[in-house]
Amino acid sequence: MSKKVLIIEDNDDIRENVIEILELAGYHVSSANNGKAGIELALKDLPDIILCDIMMPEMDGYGVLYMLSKHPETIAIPFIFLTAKAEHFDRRKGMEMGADDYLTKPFDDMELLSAIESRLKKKEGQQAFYSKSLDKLNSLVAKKDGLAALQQIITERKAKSVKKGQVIYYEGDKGNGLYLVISGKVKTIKLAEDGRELMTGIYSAEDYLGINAMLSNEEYADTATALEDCVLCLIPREQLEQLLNLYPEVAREFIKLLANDIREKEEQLLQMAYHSVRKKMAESLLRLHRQPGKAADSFKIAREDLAAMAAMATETVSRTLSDFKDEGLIEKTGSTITILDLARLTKMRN
Amino acid sequence: MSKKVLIIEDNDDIRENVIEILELAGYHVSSANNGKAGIELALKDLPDIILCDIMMPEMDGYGVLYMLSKHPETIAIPFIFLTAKAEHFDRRKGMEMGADDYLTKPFDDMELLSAIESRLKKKEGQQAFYSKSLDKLNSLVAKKDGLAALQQIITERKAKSVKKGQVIYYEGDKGNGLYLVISGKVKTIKLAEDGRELMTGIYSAEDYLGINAMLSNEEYADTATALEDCVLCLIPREQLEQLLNLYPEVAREFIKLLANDIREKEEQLLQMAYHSVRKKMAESLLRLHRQPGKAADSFKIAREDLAAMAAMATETVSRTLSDFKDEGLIEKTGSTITILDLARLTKMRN
DNA sequence: CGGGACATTGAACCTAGTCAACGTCGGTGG
DNA sequence: CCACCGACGTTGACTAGGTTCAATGTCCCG
Repeated sequence: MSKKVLIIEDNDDIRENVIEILELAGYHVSSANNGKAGIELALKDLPDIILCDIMMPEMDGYGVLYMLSKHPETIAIPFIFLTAKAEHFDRRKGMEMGADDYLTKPFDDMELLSAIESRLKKKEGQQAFYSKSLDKLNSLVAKKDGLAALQQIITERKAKSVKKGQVIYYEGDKGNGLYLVISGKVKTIKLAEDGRELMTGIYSAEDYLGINAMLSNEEYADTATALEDCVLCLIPREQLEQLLNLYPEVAREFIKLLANDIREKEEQLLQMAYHSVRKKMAESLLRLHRQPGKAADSFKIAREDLAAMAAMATETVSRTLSDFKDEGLIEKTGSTITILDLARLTKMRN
Repeated sequence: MSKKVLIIEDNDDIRENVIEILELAGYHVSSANNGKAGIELALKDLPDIILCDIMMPEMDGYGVLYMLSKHPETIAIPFIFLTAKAEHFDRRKGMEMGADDYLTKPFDDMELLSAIESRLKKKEGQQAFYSKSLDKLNSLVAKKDGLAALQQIITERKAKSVKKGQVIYYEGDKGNGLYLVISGKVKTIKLAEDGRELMTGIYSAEDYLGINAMLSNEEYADTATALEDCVLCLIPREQLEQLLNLYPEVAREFIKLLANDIREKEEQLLQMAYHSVRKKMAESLLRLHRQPGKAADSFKIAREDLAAMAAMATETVSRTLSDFKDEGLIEKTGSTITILDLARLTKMRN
């Protein structure tokens, strides 16, 4: 079956040219000459890949990408920016917003075709990869009807890959679904008025992200950002609601997740309130250590992120870590920290 | 129908004497001569009222009261201590543990009978009172099958009254059910190693207490203490589980409660982390203000409790409140605080 | 109206935040 | 491949806000 490509581009010459090339290459092509029309078309046709100009009337390319990321149906469609802007900053911005590639105009036919092809191939590869990793997960959970149905939905959904530093959702956004982390790590943070961040959670493979916003039908209460390159799977709100109403086990499962979350948050609360900086630092390191990762007692984390976890200044993080190193509790080189003495960290006095 | 009385007393003379008097008065009496036997009998017979000696072999009166309070079936049965100890402290201890009355030996027949009668009457009065207040609640919630079933369980359950300062459950206790606050106020606190307290929640009428411990099948993560005299209703774990499995609406309802709880805890977390003492104080006052109470903007609270809410030293609470008073934000006399300028408190700078 | 619990105020101390300068790592472009 | 740049990490000096300890004042209950 031939793949569907959608091109959104206001310049008629370029658009027609691209259409011609792609049709020759055997793709089924649809097109729009402004952002709004493009979004509508994308939602209607659900193409396999989208090419989009950045500078356009009505709505620019960033806007298109943002809007499409709000819809569960279109969130996982590979997205390539076409632009004359070769600036570093623009490129960066586009990638951070979740674009998958960037073609600088003028581009030749070969560039165009290989970009599209590699994107589509990569997508398929991922799909295969995570559906395998989900089978594993699948076999772990009890084979009740409801949970099986949940697994099925997950397996059928398209995955969305997210690059390091990219924001997955912002505080105040209306949740349109629940994310399941397939690979990588995600942090959720809340911002204080003065801009300081507090990390409210870290999520890695097989964790659900945004449960409470989803389940309380409210806006997100925090901002989720990828700590590493990630693959996520979005479970749309409607399907989730159906599952909850049909299968008590699913509801029970989420209730347990929520309850444990509360427990954890309360623990953190106590810590914030009365623990010394040393103790908070030790507990934050332990939290990271507990995080399921490849090398158990060694991890890479920015001082800033550690500061947000333990609610202190980055300078204080540095100082405390240096002290810990002198005391033989940890080892550190650059932003990589290795835990040496777990026992002593655990019983750190206040 | 004649009421059933259980007497637990090791001294044969006294026990026989009391039995005789009560049977003459038309009660159906059962008896035990030690704590263990008493508990078994109580669970089997489910009497309407229990009289219990304090000093006994096998298990003392406090132990009996404690054990009975662990069982949903017996938690609401009025409990009267019989004792020779007239000490202030003992009396206090008994009442704090949840005894309803205290008879000092030797007591005459009249004393005994009137104590029993007044307890039984008070109990009935309460029952009537809160079942009325529940009707109101009942009409508020949607008339779905599941929620109606929940209401029915609540209405059928006996209430348990709890005196100011009394502990409802301790951190680490295994939850045997969910409490619904019928009247009064309850706080939940967590203890730091050094003994300082952090208040994790305040609950008043119509709030559920201990949801997360209950729903995660874990031990309580905090200690619940009555801030005022309270009436509580215990919904036993088994019934709750059944409801959750049968009715998705009920599960949905609890999910929402939990999710909101998380939201609140995260908010609190941010506050603990980065807010100044003034701001924390202001937010704590606002939290109290939001609490549904009779006089909206005036409440009585110990400095120590405020300190536990905002995670600071009691002295700092005093100082900050004095400042607020000077600035015309609040009024205070003794431990009663009146909010004067809600707007300015709300937008308190950090 | 007395006593004890609770609240307030003062002064000294100390922890952690801020500002600023310097060092180090990694990536990009010449 | 190396040199440079910018981002990130470290260290030092200073400061402010909050805790602690201690003394004194006030309220409320019996």
